Amino acid sequence: MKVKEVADLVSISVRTLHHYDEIGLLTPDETTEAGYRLYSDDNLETLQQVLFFKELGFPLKKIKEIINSPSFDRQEALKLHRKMLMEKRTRLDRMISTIDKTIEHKKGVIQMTNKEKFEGFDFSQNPYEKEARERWGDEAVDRSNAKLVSITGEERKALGDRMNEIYRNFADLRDTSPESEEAQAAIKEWYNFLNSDSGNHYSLEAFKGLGQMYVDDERFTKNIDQFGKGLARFMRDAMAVYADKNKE
Amino acid sequence: MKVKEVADLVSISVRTLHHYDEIGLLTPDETTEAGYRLYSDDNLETLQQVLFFKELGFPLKKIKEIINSPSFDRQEALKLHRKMLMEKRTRLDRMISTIDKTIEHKKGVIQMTNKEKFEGFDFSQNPYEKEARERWGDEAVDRSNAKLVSITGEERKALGDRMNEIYRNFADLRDTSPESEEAQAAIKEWYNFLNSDSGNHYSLEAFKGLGQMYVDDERFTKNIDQFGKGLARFMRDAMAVYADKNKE
DNA sequence: TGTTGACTCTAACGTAACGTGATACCTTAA
DNA sequence: TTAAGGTATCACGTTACGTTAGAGTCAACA
Repeated sequence: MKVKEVADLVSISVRTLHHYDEIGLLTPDETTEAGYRLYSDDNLETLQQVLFFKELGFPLKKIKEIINSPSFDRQEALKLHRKMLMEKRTRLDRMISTIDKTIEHKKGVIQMTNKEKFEGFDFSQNPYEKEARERWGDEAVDRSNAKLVSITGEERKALGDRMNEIYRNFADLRDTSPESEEAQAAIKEWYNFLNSDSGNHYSLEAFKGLGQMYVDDERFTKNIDQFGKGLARFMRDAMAVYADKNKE
Repeated sequence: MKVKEVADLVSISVRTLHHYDEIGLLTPDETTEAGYRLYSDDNLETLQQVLFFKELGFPLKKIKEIINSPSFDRQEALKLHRKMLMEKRTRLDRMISTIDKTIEHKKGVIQMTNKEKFEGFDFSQNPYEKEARERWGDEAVDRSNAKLVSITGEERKALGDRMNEIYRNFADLRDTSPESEEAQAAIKEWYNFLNSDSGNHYSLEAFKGLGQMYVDDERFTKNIDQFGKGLARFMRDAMAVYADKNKE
């Protein structure tokens, strides 16, 4: 395949391919008599790898090191790429939800803390990019047997995301009464969530106590009230109602 | 808020904020006696907008034009942003599925055409970016009443995506016989899909004829065989079997 | 067989968006 | 009051190409 064909196929410029050739990142396997670059299927695969790494924000220099490193395992790299793209996706999701909230905010419906306004932008939060930088970064390029991080980081993150979502739902219910059907339904979900996903088990008593803690312990209050003023108080009340009602 | 605070909040460098000030993209509302930049809440909101546009690949110069334009409507911009991020997300999804297939491919399980190898990279495919460029691009910045594109573009795209998915499923079944249960189940889905989503109605006869066309008309053949060599032929056979079996 | 028109090459300067010092002033907690 | 950390302004460096410019290549059509 000639330059333009490749360029069109992957939607990059011819100049970019020239550039990659110039810096020795991707030199075509063959050239015609006239000096035309001819890219092989293998070249295309390398290009695919290059673009993946680029998408993840690696500088070309590092990409060159990476794919030329003897310890470079395409299979492993692909798997890590997958993980990182998934990360990127959840970051995108957060950005989308940030937009949604901004839109609501502008309508004056909810308050948004400054921190919330930038959710999804914090790239340093991505453990996989860090991991990759360690794995393929300056010093480690030639250390061949680095290990993949355990899944716990990812899991913990997903958990946090879900909790935040639930908090947000509560925030929408603030102006109903703690006894209202919606509030109680939400609280029920909250109870089940705490018992299913966190590994702990809360009795109804403990659940009620937890609610009280939301108000007593300012670390909780602060965290929760981020999602809406008075939310901690509201949740405590709703949790108490729920516990008392289901005890009988 | 001082530079570092803002920088930390949104995970960008202080230099970046300086740069934005330099080029007049984001000048802080206040400065102290000593010349320290002080960013207001309003500044933060503008920054959020800037980062959104940046995320979408707009050059800073254009971003400046955009947010300073009298016709700039934040609400509308946010909504369009949302759409574009969703687009980006589906593109990410495609990239992820590309990776999955590459991994399989390396295991020798399935064949991947070159075109498939780069799915998700084709940024020009994104109609919203184009739309945005038209809406906020060079000439149009001051035309205040540009219209949003009709939904049909989006719909058509979604349809195309679904069709491609179905084709891919078929590609996986190529080595079974056209009479096999899986193949027939897939064909049935195909038949229902064509009758439900496309607006046309295919009789069993017409369906069979359509299958024949896949082989006779090279535009079809070419398009379908993209997903696997001989796929058009396979589909024709399977469609014929399906039509004949269900006629009785 | 000549002549387009689309594609290709190398070479070299241009540009966008910061990074990276260097040097000097400001603030605040110990 | 002093040390640590933050901030300011130059100003040059860097990355990843964009953008002409000038010239050769190739397939198709007149």
